[in-house]
Amino acid sequence: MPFPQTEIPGRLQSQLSERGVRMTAQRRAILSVIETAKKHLDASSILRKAQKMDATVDRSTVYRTLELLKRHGAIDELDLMHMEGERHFYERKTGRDHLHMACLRCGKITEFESELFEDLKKQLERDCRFHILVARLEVGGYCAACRK
Amino acid sequence: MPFPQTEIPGRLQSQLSERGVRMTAQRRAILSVIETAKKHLDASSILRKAQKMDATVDRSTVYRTLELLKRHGAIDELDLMHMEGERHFYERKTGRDHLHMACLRCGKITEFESELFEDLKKQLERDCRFHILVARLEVGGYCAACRK
DNA sequence: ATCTAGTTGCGACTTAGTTGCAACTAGAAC
DNA sequence: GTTCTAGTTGCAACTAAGTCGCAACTAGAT
Repeated sequence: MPFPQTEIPGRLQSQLSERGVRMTAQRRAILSVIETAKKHLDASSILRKAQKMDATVDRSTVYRTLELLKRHGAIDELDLMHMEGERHFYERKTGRDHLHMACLRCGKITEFESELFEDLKKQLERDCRFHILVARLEVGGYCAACRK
Repeated sequence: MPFPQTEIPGRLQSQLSERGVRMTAQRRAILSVIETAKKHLDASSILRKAQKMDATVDRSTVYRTLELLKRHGAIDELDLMHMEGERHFYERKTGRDHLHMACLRCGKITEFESELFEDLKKQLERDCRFHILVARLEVGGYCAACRK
């Protein structure tokens, strides 16, 4: 996941406030969990971590907040090839899109940015006259370490 | 979805038989539903349609058969940007990969094949030394008709 | 200090998919 | 054709993931 060293903590929160989104203690807890995540988190991990900061946070608030963040284009939702279960994972949306490679043997998730990915999106915008809001490219297979 | 006019009906079935997969009446029904689908179907639509051919087909058999087909690389699983609900959609896997564009306004799904997509996959294989088994590119946004 | 539209926790619910098990069966071996 | 067995099935009960209606609460504007 993208952890730009330049990211200011609380950036996500102020970004939303500026957009007129009301801030609550529960939202602050959830946002800070997402902002400081060291790996891709699913809804129930976000809930668990958020409850450590504010014990009142409820499951439904997490889902509602994730919906809100998706609508505002602040996070991306991933499936990571549904390697275990059907849950979704979330990550902060940063400037540039990247794709996810999921190793089906060791479970490692690798991210990759590519100019070709950008070109492909441009091609869709142009040739299909499709206005892209989200683009999700997930690849399943074997990583360098797992392929013999 | 890809409906190659050249596809021989029952092709999927013989492809699996050759691989040593045991054929049952239930599997034949499910395979024929998938082969003749005119649009992307989810598990419960496949169940409903398969039951019209063989009333004994059970939900769990559909899920188990979809698992089998995925393992054999005979079908691809799609999320279609989870536009409504969390269910998955399935389509026959044909030679060439294609991407799916989902219009978030009208719900239309458009498929697109692109040399750039192939190039991008080649880049991953080469630069990341990642052995690709499945590649799923889904795009959400507004189609030509819905963008003003 | 007041007001209200937006937000919350709760609990009950839905939807999608999984599992253990006894009964059944495809297809290989004779 | 008969036998045999590993693979497959339906069933019913279950889990996991997410949704929703509603009364109570509250952020932030006035």
